[in-house]
Amino acid sequence: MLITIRHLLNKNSSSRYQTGFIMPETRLRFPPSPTGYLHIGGARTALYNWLYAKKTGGTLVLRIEDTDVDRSTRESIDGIIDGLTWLGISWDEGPYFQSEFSDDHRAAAERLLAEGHAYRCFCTKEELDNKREIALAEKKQFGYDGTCRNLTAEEISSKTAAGIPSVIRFKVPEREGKIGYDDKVLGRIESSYREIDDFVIVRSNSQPLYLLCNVTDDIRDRITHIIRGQDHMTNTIKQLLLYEALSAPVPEFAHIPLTLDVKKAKISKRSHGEIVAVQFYRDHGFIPWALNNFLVLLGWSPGDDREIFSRDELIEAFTLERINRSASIFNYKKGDPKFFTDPKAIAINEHYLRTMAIEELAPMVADELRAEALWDEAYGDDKQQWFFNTLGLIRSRFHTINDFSSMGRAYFADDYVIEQKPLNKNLLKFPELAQWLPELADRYEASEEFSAEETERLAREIAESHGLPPGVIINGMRTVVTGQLAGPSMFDILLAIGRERVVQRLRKTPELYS
RNA sequence: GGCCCCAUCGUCUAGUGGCCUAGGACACCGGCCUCUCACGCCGGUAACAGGGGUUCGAGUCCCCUUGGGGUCACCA
Repeated sequence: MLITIRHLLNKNSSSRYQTGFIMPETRLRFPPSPTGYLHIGGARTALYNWLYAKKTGGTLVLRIEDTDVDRSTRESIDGIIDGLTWLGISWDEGPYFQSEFSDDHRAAAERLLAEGHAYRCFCTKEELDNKREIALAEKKQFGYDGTCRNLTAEEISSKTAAGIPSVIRFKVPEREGKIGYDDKVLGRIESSYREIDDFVIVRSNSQPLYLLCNVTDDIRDRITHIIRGQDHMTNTIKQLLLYEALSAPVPEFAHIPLTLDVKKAKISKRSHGEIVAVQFYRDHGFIPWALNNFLVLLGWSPGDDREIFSRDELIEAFTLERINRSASIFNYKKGDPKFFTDPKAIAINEHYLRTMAIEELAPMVADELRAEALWDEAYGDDKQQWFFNTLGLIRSRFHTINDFSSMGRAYFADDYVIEQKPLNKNLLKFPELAQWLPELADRYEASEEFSAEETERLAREIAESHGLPPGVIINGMRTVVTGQLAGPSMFDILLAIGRERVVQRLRKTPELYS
């Protein structure tokens, strides 16, 4: 396939490029290591890769980098896949498991060894740790000192024969000057050859290491663009050497800024816990696309004032060149009672919650109601219109999908909680309501029609007859009927809850005074 | 510590030498609306890290300082 495309390009490349009939295929990858759940930094990296793949009509490969068997777990793999699926970040190939390609990795190592790009190193970890410590104490540079770099063939075979374990190190070319690449977001990045240590590519137990595996897999998977965090920048320089030694074409690199916490520390699962886990947002009632929309803005902007994007709009607007260079801060303050996560994330979620089509919102709310045993099959059937109307009525005050089952409980069940604050303020303060509200219930039951106009008229009438401001009746009623201090227009609520239940609830008012 | 990257309101950001009296969003504060609370609408507070250059002119280019981050594993 690749050969065919290359053949076509070579054959008639200039004219085809100019007319744009054939664009080179773009292939991207998201290669998480399954050592924990998917966190928002990883999700953002995946998002950027996905967006670029979509934008260029390319392919996104999901590759699980599980070569560190001690730390990789099945739950973690599942968690990552669930997280991506929930976010709607789809991949076109994979998941591949890096551990299944160890033959490729070993072959690459053998080749490097055979071609003189790598050598066996018999230094023990202890020796190296010591040297590093001394260098650190003397404030000198602490790279590998090249002890085994020029061992003779005899020395190597005698050490091997003696059963001394060895690792394989890459032999960084002795060259003057610099090696570098043009980063799509950072520009030209260079490093002197002499700054680069001879890094280990295969462990003494013959397990190839990340730098090699990653490059080998990217070559095999024909990856053309690598979008990853800036923490990989120094790896990139070393990997460039690997591409060269393996005589493979070097992909484009785009190093995206890291996301830091409010103290400017790199966010991590270990130090931040579940707040940085994608799972957390699912559990807290986030709309998947809203989280994507928030995440994409953490380090990228379209260049104009737009901040809310549909999937297609975002794919259209997204470019590597507009990714920021500087780290962004995930603005989460632990223990803030008002904001359980970054306020902007919540604001974007709220935006979607109240502007998206009810038909799209409804399934998410339905899932939540099912989980809380509040779902009635009729909501999807002959009560669907009622269900949609009710969501439309109550959603503007909500922050997450979960609020529909908590703050919105009174619309779907009779066992809602009467909150203390409105109870004191709107009910207990007016003992007369224990009588007037049941009285209003009688009028509602007897009235010819149960419309917003009529219920309001009757409520105002009763208030007037007892010399009360209408607000007292209305808010008392709100407390009894919904249990809450605030909500939609009271008479809309009445219609949503229905005459029968309203009457029932109002009649129980005296119980609240005990 | 070496090497590398970065630096505009509290946060996310626009800004690619004159359109900047630095714009938008979130958050915050005020107002309108109102049966409550939201939504919505209107308005407000709030930033170019510091110092040198270059230039007629610098948030924008260069240098230095400072600050922050990354990385220096037989982890990925």
